[in-house]
Amino acid sequence: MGRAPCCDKATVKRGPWSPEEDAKLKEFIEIHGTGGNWIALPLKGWFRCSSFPVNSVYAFFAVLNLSGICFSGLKRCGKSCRLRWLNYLRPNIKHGEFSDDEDRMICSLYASIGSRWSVIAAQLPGRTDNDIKNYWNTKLKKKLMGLIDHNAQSKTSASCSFLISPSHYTIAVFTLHSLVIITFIHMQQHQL
DNA sequence: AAACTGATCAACCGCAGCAGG
DNA sequence: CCCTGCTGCGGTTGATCAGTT
Repeated sequence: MGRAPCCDKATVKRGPWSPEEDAKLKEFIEIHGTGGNWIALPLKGWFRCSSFPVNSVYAFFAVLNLSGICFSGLKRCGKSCRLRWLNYLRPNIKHGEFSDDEDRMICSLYASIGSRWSVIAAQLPGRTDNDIKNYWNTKLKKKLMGLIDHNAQSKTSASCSFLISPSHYTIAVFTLHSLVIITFIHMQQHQL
């Protein structure tokens, strides 16, 4: 008998988050934190109490409505809330293009520890593991394969700047699908 | 203009590890 | 110890968009 699912798929909302849901989740976490329990988070509710004189005063309750769907309106699985917060709503999240330095860092870390995206993300402030994973799978891997092909053919370093610092050796070991590609690129400034 | 294809990325799934009872 | 439940993680999926035919 397998473990029971963390939430009832028939009652929780799935798919893309709406701006309203984002706002609710963000507001809630900023005020109350996650409480260390993401599974329970959507089950908690909060009321803006019109009886309070100050607009920003909220009263917090843990409630369940009769159907078991959260009162707060965030009819989302706790895991979904956690993912949304960590990958999108959390403060200081960086979106957009990765810099050459970040490329280099990702390649270097991937070479030494493999696909431990959370560890890699910890070294890149503002980047999430999901972001890095997506970036690796969709862009960087191809960029690197192109680099390997290009380097094998022309032995020039012009396109290698994102990966290799001048005057340094870089050993990159990449596991791509079932194929292990070991690339040893030896460069010294002014030599290539 | 429509159909097709590939790229991108947010979100989901299922598992491992861990902590608490 | 064993069991249960939660968190965090990596792999995968699928919706959407852009480019091409």
